[in-house]
Amino acid sequence: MDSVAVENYLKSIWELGPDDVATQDLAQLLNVAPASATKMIQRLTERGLVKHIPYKGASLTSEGRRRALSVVRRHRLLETFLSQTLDLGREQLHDEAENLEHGLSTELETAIANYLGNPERDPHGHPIPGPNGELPIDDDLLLSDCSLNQYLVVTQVPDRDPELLTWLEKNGIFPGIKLKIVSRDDFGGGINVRLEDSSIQISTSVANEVYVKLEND
Amino acid sequence: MDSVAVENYLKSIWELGPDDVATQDLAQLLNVAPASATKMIQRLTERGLVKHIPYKGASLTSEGRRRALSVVRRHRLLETFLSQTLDLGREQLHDEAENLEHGLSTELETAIANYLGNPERDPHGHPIPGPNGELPIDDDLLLSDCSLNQYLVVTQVPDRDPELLTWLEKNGIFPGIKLKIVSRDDFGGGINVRLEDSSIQISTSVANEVYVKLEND
DNA sequence: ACTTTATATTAGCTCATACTAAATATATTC
DNA sequence: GAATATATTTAGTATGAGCTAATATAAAGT
Repeated sequence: MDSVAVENYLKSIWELGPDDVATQDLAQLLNVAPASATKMIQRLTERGLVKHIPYKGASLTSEGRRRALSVVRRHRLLETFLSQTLDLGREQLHDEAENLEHGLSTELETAIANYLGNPERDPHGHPIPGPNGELPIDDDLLLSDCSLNQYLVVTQVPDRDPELLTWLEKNGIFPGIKLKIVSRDDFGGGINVRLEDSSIQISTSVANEVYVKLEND
Repeated sequence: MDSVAVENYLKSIWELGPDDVATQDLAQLLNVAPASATKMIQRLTERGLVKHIPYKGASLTSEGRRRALSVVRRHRLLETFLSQTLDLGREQLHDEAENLEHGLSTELETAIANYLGNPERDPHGHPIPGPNGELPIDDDLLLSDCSLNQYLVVTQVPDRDPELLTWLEKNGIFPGIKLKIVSRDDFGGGINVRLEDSSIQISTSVANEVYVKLEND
């Protein structure tokens, strides 16, 4: 079985992928020194889980990807399970799932998935990979890419940053909410969005982490 | 924060305690070589969590005990939570809780305890320590110590061995069940027990792991 | 094309946790 | 009370994962 460290590296490489993941980005995401990340990338390459072109970047092999998605599945199932049973705030879920995901056995994973009715998305709207690492097709659109005045529904919000998530929540942005972009501030200034009962401005960096779909799908 | 290994050693010393825990017993419970246990006992002594008299045995300091009971609390809350939400068989609970207990944050521990209504016992009947390591008084009696023909109620069954637990379950022995001892086979042969609708024989070693109370308490 | 800057890697060290084999204590038995 | 058996500890080694400092490579700027 993969160690906690290995699971975290695989998951992070997947999150930063699909290819040429920079050592520095990986190190930063995991809060380790770049040298440590290089070391681990080499160990994982040795084990056939990662392909590494020195000075260029790292990416997952298909086995590495399978294992990374297994971690992601456990993470997202746990978020969904905790959200449904304990009803924690959406912003607390990520960290708790992060801690528990490594200790979830296959049997318990299955029991939870069944209990939840094999959901396709977690409470942030992120797709939950299947038991063998099949990722449901995800054709959601980046909010920041959408045209003006289209009728949109939020499908995914980011999960890592509790502050940001709390802010989004407070401003009425979470999966299921309807909105449209009414205007764009030029030069990266963000977008102005109309919700049901309010209007807000969303910075480009945030709009780059929110996904939507067209309302009539 | 204590490592997974440290948490497991503390919990195991507590389980084998309260005093003069033998290196060998500890090593066996944790599936490590005796030398490894000695080494860890020394590290824990260094850290003030264990008191060690070489060649005699190890025991927990009060701080060590506090931390051990914190692990036990998390373990038993998890068993209760999983049992209640997913309704797993009583015999699956232990191993799953074992894996998850180390990743449970204080906040989630509290959320689970509240959700469950701060239960005093887990599904095996074991008392759940309080958030600061207070152990509820446990005046249950060992089944093997009880006199003949008393009306008894099972309060605790062992949790480690799924086989044994399945056997007990199948023979109708689990917390809440009423029974009485009708006779004793001499020379360690076990006891003969009358349940509501059946009679069974229980070996001394098993009867040493089952706790009961008098029916009219 | 050369120099500077940024990013990656290597080298060398540390710590936690495990192991085996050898040495030493303690306990048991004759 | 000596001899044997059992339990414990010490010594020495390995591995995973981290760190800092030094070096190598790639990218960017003049």
